[in-house]
Amino acid sequence: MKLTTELENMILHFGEMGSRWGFNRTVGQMLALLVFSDEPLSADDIAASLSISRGNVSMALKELHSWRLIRTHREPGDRKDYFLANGTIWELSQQVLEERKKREVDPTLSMLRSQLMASEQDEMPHHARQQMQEIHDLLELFNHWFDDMQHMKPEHLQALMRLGSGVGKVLEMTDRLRPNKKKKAIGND
Amino acid sequence: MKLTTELENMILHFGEMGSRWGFNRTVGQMLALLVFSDEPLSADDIAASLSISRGNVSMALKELHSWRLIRTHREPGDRKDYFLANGTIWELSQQVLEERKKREVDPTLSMLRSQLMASEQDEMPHHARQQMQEIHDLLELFNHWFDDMQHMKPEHLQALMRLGSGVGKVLEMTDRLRPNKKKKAIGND
DNA sequence: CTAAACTTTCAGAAAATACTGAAAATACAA
DNA sequence: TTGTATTTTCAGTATTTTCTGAAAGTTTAG
Repeated sequence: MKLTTELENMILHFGEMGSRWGFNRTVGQMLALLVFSDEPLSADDIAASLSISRGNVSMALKELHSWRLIRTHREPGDRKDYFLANGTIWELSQQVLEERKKREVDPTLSMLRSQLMASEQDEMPHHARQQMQEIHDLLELFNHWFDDMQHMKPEHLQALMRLGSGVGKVLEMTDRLRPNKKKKAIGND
Repeated sequence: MKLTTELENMILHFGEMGSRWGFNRTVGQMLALLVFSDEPLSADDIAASLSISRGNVSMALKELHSWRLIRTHREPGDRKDYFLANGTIWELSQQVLEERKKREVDPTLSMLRSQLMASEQDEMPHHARQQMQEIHDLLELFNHWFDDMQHMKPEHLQALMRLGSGVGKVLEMTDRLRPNKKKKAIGND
């Protein structure tokens, strides 16, 4: 509850970054606080640690819950709620990305879908329609890929990331070894 | 310059999404306008199309330039500047992601680096330090991976995305076929 | 039930962000 | 040069977002 200067700095930094990550300062600070704390904290603990109002804490907790970044813990014989980070750093990151995709990609994708549907008979300049189609296809590709990645085991995903673009080389080789379907999907320079 | 209702809607949508994508409404709208326009537009065209002030347009143009999302075109014998989207949808998306990484990841990574350095002699609770280290490692992994992806040819990257988690299967197989270095990196369940 | 302990809500205040429009600066043709 | 067309800047205003704190709501022990 009493924070070292170093921790305090990190928490303030997370607060600053909060808005860039899709939430507000308080939510960012509280997420940091709970991630760095080795024990669950009560709402009052949080308000005191960060010098913010109790109401603000309550709203931010709701937000963190809606992002599934925290969970509530109750001690028998104690009326207070205690809060802690809902998983490992990896899991929390996945959760943040998932939620951001929902807010930053999905609405546009569905907008594009309906526009491209609706204007079957073209009342739109050709170039505009084409660009819309391209954005649509890109977002759709991204969405499927993202889904797939979310469902991979963390170790596998990490291994894949470590491989980086090396994966391209491996795939080209594999492609040569396996003369079957989907060859076209690999592309060639 | 005179927009169909359909286009108008998409542009308004991009405006709404703007703040979630890291810029403001005007910048979002102008990006959409220029992406959908099949010819370069002058600042006055833009201000008129979107019913916003000339000053606002000027500031948003500066912002779009700093993101490298637009470029300026000049007609000989015409004093006006004309603006257009700086590349294909794919290139623009890459540019946006690149810039967002700079703003959303890099500052935190460097903050973590210096904190983890500085507090070599531990004045920080063990758990907090460990969490910081995990966040650091994750962001670093992400950064390298992201860099690698940015440098791949678009066709290759697209092919890779289309493959989705199928890539995992292919890699496991490859791993069995190639009994050499880095095997550990693939992981195993 | 009642009262204490705790949480949530929300109207209004404060802070942060975006936008306007007029003035200053710049670019260019003659 | 000078005059005109164009762009940029920025002080002030408007809008949006966040935060506070008091009141209303909820839960639970007795």
